[in-house]
Amino acid sequence: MELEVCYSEKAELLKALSHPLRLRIVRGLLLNGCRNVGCMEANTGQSQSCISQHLMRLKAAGVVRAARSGNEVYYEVADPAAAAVVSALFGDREEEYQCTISR
Amino acid sequence: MELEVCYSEKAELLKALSHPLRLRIVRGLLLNGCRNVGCMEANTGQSQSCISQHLMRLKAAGVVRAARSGNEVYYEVADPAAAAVVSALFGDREEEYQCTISR
DNA sequence: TTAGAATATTTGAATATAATAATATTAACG
DNA sequence: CGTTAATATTATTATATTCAAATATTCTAA
Repeated sequence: MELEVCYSEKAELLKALSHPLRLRIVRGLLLNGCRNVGCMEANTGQSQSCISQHLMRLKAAGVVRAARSGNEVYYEVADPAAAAVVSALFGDREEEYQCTISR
Repeated sequence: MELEVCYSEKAELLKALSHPLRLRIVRGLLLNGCRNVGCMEANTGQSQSCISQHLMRLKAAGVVRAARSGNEVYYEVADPAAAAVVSALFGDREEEYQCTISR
């Protein structure tokens, strides 16, 4: 794989994570399983629309994956690299993460 | 420290790193000590102005620090968290990094 | 002191991002 | 069916980012 492509891909991942709310959402998914929009809304005080838009951004980047269950949609972290970055950034141990992703 | 502030600060760091060229520059500093603009220019094929602008962005974010030596300016990574993120992202071992930063 | 090398800054145009508000979808339930 | 809850989408506006080109700065050396 080309060098440039490699840097572009990783930069894309960082870009997806480089917003306070998105970072908080992703860490929330990893740490305490706050998994649907309503929960995130309550936790962060941000609007439904705003959160949903950021979730779409994360989904487009492959950071996150969605599964609908009836009325609600549950999200989970889909990219191990994203978990690794968050872990490095916050000094969390990855073992603490309640992850559905394969490591 | 407040939660929001914390996420904002970390998101700022990720944002500073979330560009292919900046990521490449920072990893270059960590891995092989390509430390002045001329060297980066040669390595990446980007223009002097472009590289310099990105270096200023990295410096403003505290990722990088500069020291002039005569005609040239040498850069080094100043933020251990940035090194940790790059290491997590590329799967590098941090011990391989030729760092001037304290760990 | 002037010229050249290395780097920084400024400006402008194109594009991307972000928040809000309004509207649409989807599913459960009476 | 009609309503409500949960989430997604769209449109708008404001702001930020990016690159390229031109210009400025800083140092060295002749």
